[in-house]
Amino acid sequence: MAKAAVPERRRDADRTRQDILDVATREFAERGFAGGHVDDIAERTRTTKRMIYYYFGSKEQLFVAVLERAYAEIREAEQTIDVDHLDPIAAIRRLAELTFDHHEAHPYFTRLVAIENIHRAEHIAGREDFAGQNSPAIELIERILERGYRHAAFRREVDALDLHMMISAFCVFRMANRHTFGAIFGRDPADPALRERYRQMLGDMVVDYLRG
Amino acid sequence: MAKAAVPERRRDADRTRQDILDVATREFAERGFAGGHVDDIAERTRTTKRMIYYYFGSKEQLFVAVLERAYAEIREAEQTIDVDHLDPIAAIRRLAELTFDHHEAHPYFTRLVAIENIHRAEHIAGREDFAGQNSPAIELIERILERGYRHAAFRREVDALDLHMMISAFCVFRMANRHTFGAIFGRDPADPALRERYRQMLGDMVVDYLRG
Amino acid sequence: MAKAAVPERRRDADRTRQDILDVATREFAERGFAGGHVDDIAERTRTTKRMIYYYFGSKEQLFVAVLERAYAEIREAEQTIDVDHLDPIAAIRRLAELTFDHHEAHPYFTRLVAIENIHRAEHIAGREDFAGQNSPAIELIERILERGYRHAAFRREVDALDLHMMISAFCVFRMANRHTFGAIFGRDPADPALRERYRQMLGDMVVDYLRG
Amino acid sequence: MAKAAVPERRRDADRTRQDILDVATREFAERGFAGGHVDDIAERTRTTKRMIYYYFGSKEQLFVAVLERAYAEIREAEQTIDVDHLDPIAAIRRLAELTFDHHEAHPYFTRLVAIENIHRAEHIAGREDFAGQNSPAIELIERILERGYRHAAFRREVDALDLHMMISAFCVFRMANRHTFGAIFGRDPADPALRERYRQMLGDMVVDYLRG
DNA sequence: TATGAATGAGCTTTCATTCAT
DNA sequence: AATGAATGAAAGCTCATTCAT
Repeated sequence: MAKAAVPERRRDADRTRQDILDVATREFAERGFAGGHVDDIAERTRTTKRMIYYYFGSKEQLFVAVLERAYAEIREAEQTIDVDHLDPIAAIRRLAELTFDHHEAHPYFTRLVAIENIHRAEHIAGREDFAGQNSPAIELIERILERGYRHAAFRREVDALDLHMMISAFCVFRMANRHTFGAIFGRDPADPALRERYRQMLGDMVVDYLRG
Repeated sequence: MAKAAVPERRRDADRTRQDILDVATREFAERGFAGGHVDDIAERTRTTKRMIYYYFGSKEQLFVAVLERAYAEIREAEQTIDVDHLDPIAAIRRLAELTFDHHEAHPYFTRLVAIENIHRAEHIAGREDFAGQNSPAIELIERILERGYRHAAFRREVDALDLHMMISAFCVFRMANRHTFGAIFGRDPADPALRERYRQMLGDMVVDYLRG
Repeated sequence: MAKAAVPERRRDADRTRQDILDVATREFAERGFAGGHVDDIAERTRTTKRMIYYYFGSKEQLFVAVLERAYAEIREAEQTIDVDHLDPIAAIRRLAELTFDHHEAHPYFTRLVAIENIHRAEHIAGREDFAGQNSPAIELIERILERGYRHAAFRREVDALDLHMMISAFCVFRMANRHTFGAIFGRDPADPALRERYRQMLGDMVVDYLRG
Repeated sequence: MAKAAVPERRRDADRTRQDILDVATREFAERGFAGGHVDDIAERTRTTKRMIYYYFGSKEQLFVAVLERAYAEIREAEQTIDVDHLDPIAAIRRLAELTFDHHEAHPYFTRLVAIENIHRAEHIAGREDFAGQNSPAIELIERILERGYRHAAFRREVDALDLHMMISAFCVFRMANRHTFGAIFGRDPADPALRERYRQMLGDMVVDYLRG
């Protein structure tokens, strides 16, 4: 029927896999690993629970697949960042803002990471597909720092990974801890109305720190 | 037999309650709310599962009690902070360091907060015993900022709660996200060997930002 | 303090007993023996659960006490019936109507009897305080029947107990089976609007039957 | 292996379902809804407790299924009644006797109805599969009454549903209240030795009433 | 006489998973 | 390659009751 190189069957299988992953991502991100139920995932899927086991083997492996895809999407996004044409100060601010924007745009990702940390990263530990020591983001920071020092724009000596951590901490906290912070202090840090304020704050914080 | 004002029984009851809370704190912090099992908690307690229900009513109420106590401990610790005798720059750095130390000293607390955020803070939302808009920490920051502006030590205008968030973000991330960060970048931010480095980094970040 | 012959204490005890019985009657009548909970009864009482055991020994003995009091009230009511001054036809109709009215006035009683029948009367079987072979009602019917035959008002020969059963069946069914009957046929036989109609129907049924 | 249109598996499933329903009918009829235990039902079944939940979802839904089947059996039996060839008096007497016989033959049904009434018919209320306003029995009575009035065999004007109630009341009471009646008056109305006497009595009661 | 604290046993239900084709 | 039916194990919770003074 179809003249596709990839057989119809296989395409259906892939679509089913993606469908399951979509639903599972949502479920795990909403309820955690233990709190998410295979039954619930199956229910919201076009297939049955049996297929989840057929495709993924176990709840745990499904969770790993969910994490894998989520991290892959991030890595892909990082690839497209280009700030090499900006001066160091503008570049680092821009990078911070992109990180900020990214966490805002992918709340499920932040939640999944929080959940995986509760599990002490047991699902991603040791897996090559998650390692990111040479990630584009880190390399980018390294290049920006290098240029910054060369041009005397930055005085503070800092490790690229540490700077990445500083930026991430701010972006992650804003999304991940919004609920308890909001409940306790009456201010939701992820409130869209405060978005610009915190985006600015992050950039200032990073630039001030680098200037030293 | 005993001439205590508080009856022996009641004292035992209190001890049992505390015992349960200790074990439950550990269990929930380790495994999350859904992942923690009442049976497991009971097993490590001197009492039985039945007693947990007798004292706390339900798994959920036990979890709330765990959160309540954890937050109460924090609040108590905050009460004792005294940095009013330091100059503004030293004071804010000291406060940041105390926050840093505190998160390091209470890893369960950070984990519980992460877990509660996965649950969108549903267990603490609306409860008076958790609200902390007028927390000592925030008031302290307000006082430090005020002095800093008066003495022209700080140029950057910032809201006390926002500054608290900035400090918390750094301290929380380091503990809460250590596992995924470590798995991906090969560096555990909570590694004791890096403690001083990050403690310093936090202080610098805050001071630089406030100087503007 | 009190100059009562019955000591204050005892009076309080009696009041507590009655209080418990009131609540238990309601609970058991509403939910059945297994469906009724000692905890629920205790909660609606001015005393505690412990007192229920103190006074009644067990849930089962409490249920027996509830039945005992309910039957005692009925027997007392029967004592006051006086239809000997009426002619046989009027007398038997009056008796039927009184039975009808009585069931209407004591819905809990009818429910408790239904519940006790589910339990095959195990709680009242063999207990003297429930036996009613020489009950006023039966003796009354016997006297009415006797007069009826003597005056040739009744032709149909019938046993007093059988007639009592016929009357009871109608009165009990109307109350006890109102819910399923209503759900299935769309007419609640205990609907107050139909009260007169069924009261009349019962009398007619009995009188017609006795006339033969 | 088998060439059956209905797969072997499915046939087994149906048998298991029926098996569970049989046992559950017995259990609930004997002990009521709250008094009946899922564990006990499972024990007397060829399957496990887990299967009960697989097939029926919950204890309550199992109870509803039990009621459903019990009522379906009754309705089926009613379909087969044919008294249109008898003269009105004989017909109504025959119908009363069939109702009488039916209650005698299905003691569990009567008990289940009593139990459902304790629960205020909450399990059947509003469910279409239980509604019987146009039941064969009622229509049959309507036809008999019509013929009776036409042939001047009946003088008493009566609604078909009311007459059905009168008949049911007698038949139901005899079975449902046999235990308390027996315990109190020393005569079990469902004693087989009294069967003919009460069967006759019912017919007489109905006929006399209709004659007026 | 009176009672607050405690509890063993068992309840209904749910979970991830595998069987059998 | 794909799947409907089945399930063991354990989960959270509740019950009537007794302990200990």
